[in-house]
Amino acid sequence: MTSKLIPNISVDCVVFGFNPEEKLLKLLLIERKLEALEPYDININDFKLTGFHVEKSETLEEAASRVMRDLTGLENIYKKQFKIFGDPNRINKPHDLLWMKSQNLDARSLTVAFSFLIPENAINLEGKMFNPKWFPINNLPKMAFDHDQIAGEAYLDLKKKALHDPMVFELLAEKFTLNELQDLYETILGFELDSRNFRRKVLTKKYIVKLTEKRVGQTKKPSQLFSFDQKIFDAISEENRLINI
Amino acid sequence: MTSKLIPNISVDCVVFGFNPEEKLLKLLLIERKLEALEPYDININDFKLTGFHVEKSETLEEAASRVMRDLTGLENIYKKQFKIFGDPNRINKPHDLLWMKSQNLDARSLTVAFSFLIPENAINLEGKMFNPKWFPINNLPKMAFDHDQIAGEAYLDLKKKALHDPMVFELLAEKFTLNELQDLYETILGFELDSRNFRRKVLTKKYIVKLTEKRVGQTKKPSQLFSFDQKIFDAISEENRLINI
DNA sequence: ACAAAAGTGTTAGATCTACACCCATGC
DNA sequence: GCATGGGTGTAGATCTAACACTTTTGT
Repeated sequence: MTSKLIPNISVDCVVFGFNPEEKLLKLLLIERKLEALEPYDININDFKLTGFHVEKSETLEEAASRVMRDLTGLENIYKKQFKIFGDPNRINKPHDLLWMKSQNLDARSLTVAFSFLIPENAINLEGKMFNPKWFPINNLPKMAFDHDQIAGEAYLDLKKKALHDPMVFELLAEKFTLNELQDLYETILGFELDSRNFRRKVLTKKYIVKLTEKRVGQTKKPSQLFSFDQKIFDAISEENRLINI
Repeated sequence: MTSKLIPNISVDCVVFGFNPEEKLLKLLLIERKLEALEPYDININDFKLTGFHVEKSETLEEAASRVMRDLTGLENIYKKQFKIFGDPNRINKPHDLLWMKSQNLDARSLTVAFSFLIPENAINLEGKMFNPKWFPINNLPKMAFDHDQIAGEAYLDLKKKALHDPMVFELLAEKFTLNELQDLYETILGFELDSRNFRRKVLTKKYIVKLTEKRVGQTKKPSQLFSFDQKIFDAISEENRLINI
């Protein structure tokens, strides 16, 4: 059997979504279903990160983007290679071994985990294959394989990077309010921020651009919209010489 | 042929070493030699990162540590998984394809890059196999495969993390002087620091512990020694709530 | 008019930057 | 006694933390 897949390498996508109304950070998971077909006499029905094996002719980044496109129909979602999981015993539960066998995949399989960041409402889940669902990061269902570990480490990584990496802006719409930005930080970091101090600080940053628009209708008082300018950020951070240990 | 190696997964070690006397950051590389044996009619003689394929029964971390132990005889060197390189065309030069063939390895091979940090003089290179040599990071020789790219990205990663990660202390001996620490930062970051301001800042950090010893003999005036306390650092950084974008 | 979220100012303490000379020792 | 690297202090500017009320709209 000549497959175009590499049998022992997969990508898994840890898809973070932020919902500013609910102030919740979520993960996008899909159902894993294996209905009792012989020779498997166990029903498997839990959740997993979306992922798939890498094709021989594509890069890891291409594989991750392909998997996300298949899931969501979207291209160009922000992503970052995060870690590779390659423990020889990472797949060891009976359910999981059965599943791998049912898919004709190696049990010693390495997976390259990618973190994806997107506003929750940027993905329309209607009518998508695999039945994807959002789960709050602090209330995840039982997950397949070592996906709970992968998700946990990805969240820790995000939490750590949030303090000094602008990747978090990817979780907001292009145009956002300062309250949304503050809610996002509070949600990721897990502590509250003083809104007066937060706003004063943010407003000094040249890469947070005040737009001419306001958002009306959604709340009582119209709120000023802002956007994030990556180019200005990059220029400023190049001249940053502050050691912060 | 049943091998205990996974044919398409390797680890590569980007070994950083700091020399405080020379104020140089270096990489430890080994020679790649393929002498004209039939059917190969080309001499290969350049340098590469130390690396090897992963065994079926070991984790990636174990593989990286094993490779370092084989090279240096040392255990427990600080290491960090850094990135996986899996481009299908990452090995494409005629020399490199010949080399892979001579080693019975897949040309579509993924390598997991690990960064190692150690003081240069902690490794004794005398009589070691593979003829390892230190090269200043800004003056690297011609390297095999995509190892120049891997080394370059690892250096960028170190430069970026140095600003807020205490991993840099791994490049110094257990006991170090503040001038060594300052030289280290200046070398990695590529700009100069004001020694009065640097010292004042460092001395406020509880995890930089002033020892009762001084180093004598090496310079004219004896110099105060310090050590880094990871536990205190972790405790302090957990309560750090400063967003620094 | 009132409910709801948006938005704003001050002060005290801490930290950052810029800048130039004295100190302890080996030779 | 002098050369060498080790080590220090001050003042002005900026940033941080802690604190509560006013503004603008939709209903």
